[in-house]
Parts: sequence; structure tokens; C-alpha cells
Amino acid sequence: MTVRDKSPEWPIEAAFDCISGKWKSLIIRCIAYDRVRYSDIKASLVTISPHILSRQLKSLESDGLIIRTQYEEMPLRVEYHLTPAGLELLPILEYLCCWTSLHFPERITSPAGKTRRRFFCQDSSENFSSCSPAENIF
Amino acid sequence: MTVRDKSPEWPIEAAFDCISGKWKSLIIRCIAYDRVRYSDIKASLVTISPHILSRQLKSLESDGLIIRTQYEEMPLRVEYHLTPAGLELLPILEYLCCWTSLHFPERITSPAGKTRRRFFCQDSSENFSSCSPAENIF
DNA sequence: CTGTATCCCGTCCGATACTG
DNA sequence: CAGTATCGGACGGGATACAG
Repeated sequence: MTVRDKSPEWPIEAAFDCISGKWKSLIIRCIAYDRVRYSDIKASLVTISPHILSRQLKSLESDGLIIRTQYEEMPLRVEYHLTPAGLELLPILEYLCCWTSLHFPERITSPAGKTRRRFFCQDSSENFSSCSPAENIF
Repeated sequence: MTVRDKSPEWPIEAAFDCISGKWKSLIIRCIAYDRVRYSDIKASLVTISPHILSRQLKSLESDGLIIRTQYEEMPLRVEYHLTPAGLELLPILEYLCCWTSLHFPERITSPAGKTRRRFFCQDSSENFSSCSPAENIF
């Protein structure tokens, strides 16, 4: 729970508690289909500071959306991947993309300059074939 | 736009900009299936202050999710209802309810004491029959 | 490579009182 | 009835520097 309010009032609140935040959905997208290293996420989300990334990853982990795996190598290697709950968030995020594209396409700004196009799975559009507007996002 | 960040980076951000906020999803639920008056929303969301409710309603209106209709009567009457975009948010909210119920049911707290059960449409469960856990919420 | 420690700042939420 | 004015407090995001 990373919420400002300790007692969410209905299921929506609990869900928002997990995924709200400026970077969280982008992080989830980054690690959606792979095990991804800290430095790779950092490189993908160009302008995020290490402090913020660290905090968001901890929050996502404690909320049960991602799993952190540390390998005792030198140099240190840490990989992140989604839990089943995190994976089941993807179609919802996809749906939200569609909703925005359908009703408010003018509000969409390009991630260029702030994020880099990496770690995306082109095949995912098969799962949401009815949702074409956002199919190039996941 | 009621956002903290002026330039959302992808469609998800634009969507979150509209629906994030402590009360917004509850307000959307309140006026989901009717034209509802300010005082009724206020009465339904027991603990919300008039200031906050007013601000959230303005935000939802300027984001194109709800429509405000003012009748020049005495006493003044104002009604709110959802736009098509707002209506299409309902299945997504429903999905989020299901997601929470499925993966983190223990995080759901009762709205008792903070909200009252009014303005709900029991029939709506028909539209999401595959989603039983939250069917009594909308 | 993978983070943590500090400090600052804007935004959101809220209580209280007041108004057309 | 349907809001607005004013003032705080708390929290999330961010810049910068440092550490295991």
C-alpha cells in the first residue's frame, strides 16, 4: 500500500493503490514479457531518477505485482518480472489505452524522449484483437 | 486535465489523469445509471466535504466524463450524468473490481460508514456475467 | 550494477466558515 | 440547494549526492 488513505473504500481503491503513480504502469509495461534488469528499466524510462525507480519497484513488489530476483554475482544482477496478478493487469491497461484512443486521442502524447521502445511484445495484440487502437503499445 | 504532470507519456496516463483521485471512481459509480443531484451525491458519499465534491465534479466535467445540467428553478436544481466516455469506463472499473476480488480480496474494505448504498443498478451484472465477484458493487 | 540518504516542492485532500 | 473562500497538512515526485 502506497496510498495516501489507509482505508480504501471499495475494490477500485485497492486496485488504484497498486497501479497509480506516475511511473508504475510504464514499469509494468517494461517488464511485461521478460525478466528485466534494474538498469534496463532505468535505461528504458530515460528521465526517471534511481531514487524514484527504486521506490516504485519496492512498492510494486510489496503490493504483489512484481517479483525481484537477486543473483549473487559480481557485478550484482537483479531481475524483475510480473506476478500472475501483475500479468492480469495487462489486459486492463490495454483496455484503458483503447478507451483513451477512442474518446480522447488528442490527449495522447508520444513517449519519445522520455521512454525508449524496448521490451514490447508485438504478439500481445492477438489477445486483444478487438482493441486495435493500442495494439502497437504493448 | 487535473494532473500533476502536464505531459502524459502514453494513453494510460491520460486515462489515469481522468479517473485517479480519492473520490472520482465513487462519484462515477454514484451517477452511473441516473441523473443525480449534487446533494444526492453528497449524501451518498457521507464523509466528503462540499469543497472536495465540487472540485472533483468540475474536474470530471472538464475531462469530459460527466455533464452538468442546471435548471433555473427555486430552489436551484443541478443534475449530473455520465457522458458516453464516462459510461464506457464502467466495464473497466468493473474489471478492476474483479481483479482485486480475485487476487487481493483481503484488501477490500467495506464502504459502510463512508458511503451509502444508493443509485446502484442491480441489472448491470448482466453485462458482466463473467465477472461474478464484484457483481453486487455496480 | 543496484541502489540509498537528504532535502525541496507542488499537488491533493480536508476542515471550517461563508454565499447566491 | 449548490456550491465558494481560505488555510493547513500529508504525500508523491524529483534533484543531487553518496554507498554496498
